[in-house]
Amino acid sequence: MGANSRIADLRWARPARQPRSERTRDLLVDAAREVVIEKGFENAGVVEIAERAGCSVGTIYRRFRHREGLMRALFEQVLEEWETTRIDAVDPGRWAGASIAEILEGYVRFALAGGPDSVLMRALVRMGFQDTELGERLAEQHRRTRVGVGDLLRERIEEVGHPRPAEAIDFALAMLAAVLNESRAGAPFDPELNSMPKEVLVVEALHAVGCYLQLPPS
Amino acid sequence: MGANSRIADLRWARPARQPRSERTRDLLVDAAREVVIEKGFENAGVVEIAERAGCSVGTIYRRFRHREGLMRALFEQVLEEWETTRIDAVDPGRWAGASIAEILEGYVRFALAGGPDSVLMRALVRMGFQDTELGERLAEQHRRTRVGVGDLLRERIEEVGHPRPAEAIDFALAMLAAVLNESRAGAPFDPELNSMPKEVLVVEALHAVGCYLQLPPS
DNA sequence: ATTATCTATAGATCTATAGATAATGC
DNA sequence: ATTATCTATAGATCTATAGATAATGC
Repeated sequence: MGANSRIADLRWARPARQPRSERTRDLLVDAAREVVIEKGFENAGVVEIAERAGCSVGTIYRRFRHREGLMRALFEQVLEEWETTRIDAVDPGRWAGASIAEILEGYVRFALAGGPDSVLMRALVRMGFQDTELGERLAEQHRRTRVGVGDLLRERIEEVGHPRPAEAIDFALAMLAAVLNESRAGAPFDPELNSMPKEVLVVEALHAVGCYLQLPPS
Repeated sequence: MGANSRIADLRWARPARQPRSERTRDLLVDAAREVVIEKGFENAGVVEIAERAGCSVGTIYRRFRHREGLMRALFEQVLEEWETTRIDAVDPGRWAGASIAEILEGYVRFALAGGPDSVLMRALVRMGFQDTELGERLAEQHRRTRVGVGDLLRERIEEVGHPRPAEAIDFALAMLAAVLNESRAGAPFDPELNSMPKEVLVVEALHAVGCYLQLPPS
């Protein structure tokens, strides 16, 4: 852990000097998570969060500079979970001997089933829309995920029949990510990908990417 | 225009009895549009909108039941522009003699260059996230656009080599829409599609969809 | 006479803080 | 003695309305 990440939240949170305040902090972030999932980012007020955490409003402001600091702590917590899972998922050992098609299938199935809770993900997107800095953080995590999977694919670049295989891998993964995002996004976006059976979505998306990359038929 | 669309905004707006109040209404919606583009949906307050329109806050509440009514009017205005363009774009006469590949290229190029202003589109998405009913309206318009283009393609279904051509057309268009949306979305989403050169995006997206549908090589 | 607009402000809502009280650790 | 927490409320902000004034049209 570098110096930058050690001081990253100084502007947002106040360091705890007693063990019980760390517990309070965790209770607050967990409560914030619940309320954000239930009512959305902008309707998650400090009063309700404090109630849910079993403490008072004043306590929030002892641990965090302002409401935004608490929200940011929640945001970071979710991104950390995502990052941990991501690192785990792209571990080369896990995919030893696997083909590009198998890796892509694993990626798609995990994104649709095992990824972060979709209501929470939606809330994060809303936070990202509201707060530019949070939006950049979220975009960066998307990018990291795509690059991580891309690295696995690039190690198997000889399977790709597309004339410019390196660029094709980037585009294919960006396209796949767009489809997966849209399929979980719902309401303000096109409902088609969301409403079709998951199994059909998996098969067709993989088929489309396989055609584009010109993978060998399995 | 059916009865439903005639009474659709009764809950939101008050009918004008004098010509000048129609003008006021238009000034207000235009001002709302400007402020929403500049500061986003949730930061567009009635005071600033009234100032921008050159009238008073009270006047807003004479023309609209509440702030949401004004926002809804703005929303409807943009969707009407979109719908007009859409109907125009999928006019079968316009595409007489065109192949699926040509139609898809026209669709992609228009979506990337000639579609609604991207800042405004972003604002609409935020409104849709906030207000479920607006979100449904936006999703419906996405759906309508996809189905409209799909109808053109279905008239040329014999060009599609995919074993289930009707389903394939739906999925291909949903995938294309996801890519196009994501490429204009920016910040909270993956930046890849947004940052790549537009021309590359067009070529690769069309190539991917062409492979998937198994269109005849041009 | 009716409709439209303006001015001024009430009312609601939410964040953040001040000041008092309780718990912790040297 | 210091840190943590609670209670109560100030302060800021925004929507919506009441009441007065101006413009329109029969």
